[in-house]
Amino acid sequence: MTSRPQILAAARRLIDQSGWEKLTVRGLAAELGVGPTTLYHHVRDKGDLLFLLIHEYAEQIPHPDLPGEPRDRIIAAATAIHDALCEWPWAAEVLATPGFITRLGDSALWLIETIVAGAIDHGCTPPQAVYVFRSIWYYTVGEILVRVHTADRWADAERPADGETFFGGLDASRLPRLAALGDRWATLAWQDTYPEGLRAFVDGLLAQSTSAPGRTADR
Amino acid sequence: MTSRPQILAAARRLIDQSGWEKLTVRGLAAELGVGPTTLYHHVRDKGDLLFLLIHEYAEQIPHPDLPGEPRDRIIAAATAIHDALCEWPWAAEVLATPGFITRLGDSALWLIETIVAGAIDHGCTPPQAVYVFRSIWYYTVGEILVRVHTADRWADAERPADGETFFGGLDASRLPRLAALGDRWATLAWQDTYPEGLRAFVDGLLAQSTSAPGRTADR
DNA sequence: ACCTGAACACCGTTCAAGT
DNA sequence: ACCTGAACACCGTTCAAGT
Repeated sequence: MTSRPQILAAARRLIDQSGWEKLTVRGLAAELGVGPTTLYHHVRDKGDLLFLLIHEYAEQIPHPDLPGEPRDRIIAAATAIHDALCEWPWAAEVLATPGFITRLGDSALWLIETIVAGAIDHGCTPPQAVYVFRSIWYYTVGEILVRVHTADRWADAERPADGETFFGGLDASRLPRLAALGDRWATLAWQDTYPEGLRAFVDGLLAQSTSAPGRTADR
Repeated sequence: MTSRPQILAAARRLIDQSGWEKLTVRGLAAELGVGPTTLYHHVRDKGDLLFLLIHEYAEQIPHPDLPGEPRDRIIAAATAIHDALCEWPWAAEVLATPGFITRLGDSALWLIETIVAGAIDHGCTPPQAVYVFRSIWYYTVGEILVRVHTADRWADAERPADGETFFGGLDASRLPRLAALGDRWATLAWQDTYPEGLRAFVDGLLAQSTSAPGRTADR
């Protein structure tokens, strides 16, 4: 009676309701009205369940319109990946596993293809293009994961109290710049600077790959 | 009889032996020869224990020699952070919490100070310098976390079998670049490109901050 | 103060037994 | 085939009771 699509749909429902940390095999079974052990006839284990969930989600990521410039195509594809992860940030935690990405479906791989193709069109060798993609991927995944953990802290009561200064009480003689920033740090660290950072990174990577072919051509 | 330093030392021992995933309150108590509940008289909870551990570790990170150029000082400090995290990668998972960094001790904050000061010396405004640090931090933390998860997979038997092609069986008409790369992807994705990526990113960030002051000055 | 065992409220997963 | 309850081997944490 219980089917894999049913299980996946129920899992999505539960995750959207109360976050992926709360998704448990037992809770999922209860949502479906079956015993916990029933699920193991349709899914290998919890890891497999998460993989199937991400696979499914990845296939429905919208394809962005691609600009003409290779550099801008890279940015558009990276932004699409980032946007998708923003909505399902827990997926980043699973996707951080290397090789995991490569097992996604065509629709998700198309975004990677776009970045790699953009780098090559800009003048990179294929190995350099892989390096460009990986670097962007690290930056993207890092930004998302810090974002996820922010949400964690918000749930806790541990976040700094209203008047608490971040760098207010620092030794200004040893750490002058941080002390001068004081609690402005908190405000600045809150801003979404992913798009600007991405542009800076892509420009830096493309300049590096094409300006010094001798140094990086063999990687 | 049980003291906090004893607990921390035992915890480090266990982590170095069998990884931080294996560190459990019960196991730590057993290592110390006391009941599990005893620890709660010396440490608030497990999260507090991890914080104390990282705080302690962060204080002993060696300070790198600083080059003259601001740009090179940023790279030296970021590399020191990266190297420290490489040896204790699980710390990255905890440090990914925003605001967590700011609660570290002076010795660890000095590395952040160095990056922020380097950016300012290069011509950034203080807010831009914070943005530069954060961007580098995302990249660094992302690289480390992917590294951590690699180790996870190695433990599992799920890593691709010997002859398994990464992108070998892809639809070459829809994903030509990836299909052309084939299993070379695996080899390329394995390489340590953090240093090159860092240089590209720093150069991109510094160029952006100083060339278009009007666009980013108010952030 | 410092430590304890027992207990609470959970996990993922296995396995022999049912229909 | 499909599903089940009971059980296994764990977690972090609380709390009343001991010395």
